[in-house]
Amino acid sequence: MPELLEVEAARAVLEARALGRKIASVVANDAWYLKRGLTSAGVGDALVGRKLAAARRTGKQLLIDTSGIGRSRAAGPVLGLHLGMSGRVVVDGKSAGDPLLYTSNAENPAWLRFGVCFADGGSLWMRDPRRLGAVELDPDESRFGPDATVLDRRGLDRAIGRSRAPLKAVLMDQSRIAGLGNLLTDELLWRAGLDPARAAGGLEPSERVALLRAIRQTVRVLGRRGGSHTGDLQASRAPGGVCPRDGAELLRRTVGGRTTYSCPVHQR
DNA sequence: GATGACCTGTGA
DNA sequence: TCACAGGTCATC
Repeated sequence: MPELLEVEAARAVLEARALGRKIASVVANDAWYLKRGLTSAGVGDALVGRKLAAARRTGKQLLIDTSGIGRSRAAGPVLGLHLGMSGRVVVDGKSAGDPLLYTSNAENPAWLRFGVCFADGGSLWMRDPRRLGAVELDPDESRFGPDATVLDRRGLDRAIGRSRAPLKAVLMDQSRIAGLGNLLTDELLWRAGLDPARAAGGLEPSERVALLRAIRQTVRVLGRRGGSHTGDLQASRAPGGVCPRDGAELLRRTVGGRTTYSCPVHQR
C-alpha cells in the first residue's frame, strides 16, 4: 500500500469502527494470503469468539489486538495485516486511504482476500487486487526500526550508521526506519535537497538536520493533505517531468531497486 | 547492495 | 504485447 500514511488511515478506520466487535466467523479462502504457516482453519480457530481490542500500526504493518474469550483474562493473538502494494481495509463496505495510485480502486469480489464477519452482521475485509498483502498471527514486531512519525536525531543516526548504501535505500529499509515507501522518500529527499543515490553514511551533520526536518515535515504535510500521493513532486513524477522548484528536468533512474525521481540541480 | 521473484491489473 | 506499479523476500 500504501505507505505509512495510508496504513495509518486504515488504522484509524479500524479504531473508529471495528473495535469492540465480536468475531463470528473468518473467511480465509486464499491460502497464499496467509503467511508463516497460518491456515484457513487455524486463523478461524484463533479468532472466532474474540473481540477486536485495539488497532495499532508500526510502519506499514497493521496490528490488531484481540481480546480473551468470555471471562478469560488472557488476551488473544495479534492479527497482523499487511497491505502490500494494493491492499486496503474495508469496514462495513467503506474503505480508507483512497484513492490509491497505480492500482484499481474499483470493486471486485474476487479481490476480497481475507474477511472477518462480526456477530452484529458487519464485516472487515482486506481488498487487494495484486495479492501482495499478507495476513498473519502474532507478527514479529521487533523487526522494525522506529516509526518515521516518531523518529528523532538519535534514531536517524542509528539508522544511517556507516552505511554506504544509497540514502534512499536506507530510508526505505523497514528494519532501520519503519513506514517510508517509494513516494514519501522521493518527496522528502526532494524537500531536503539531497541526492537519493548518495552514500547514507557520508551525510554531514547539517545535512542530517535537514533530512530529519524533511522527514517530519513530509509526513505531517502529506498526512494533512490526504496521503503519499499528495506531494509537491508527485505531479512531476513521470518521464520528462520538471522540478517544481527550479524547473530542471527531473532525473529518472533506479535507486535501491525502485524507480526514483530527483532534481539534478538542487538535490546534492 | 543490486537483482529478480512474487502476483495481478492498467494503460500505452 | 509490454512496461510499469505506493512492497517485501530470497539469492547472487
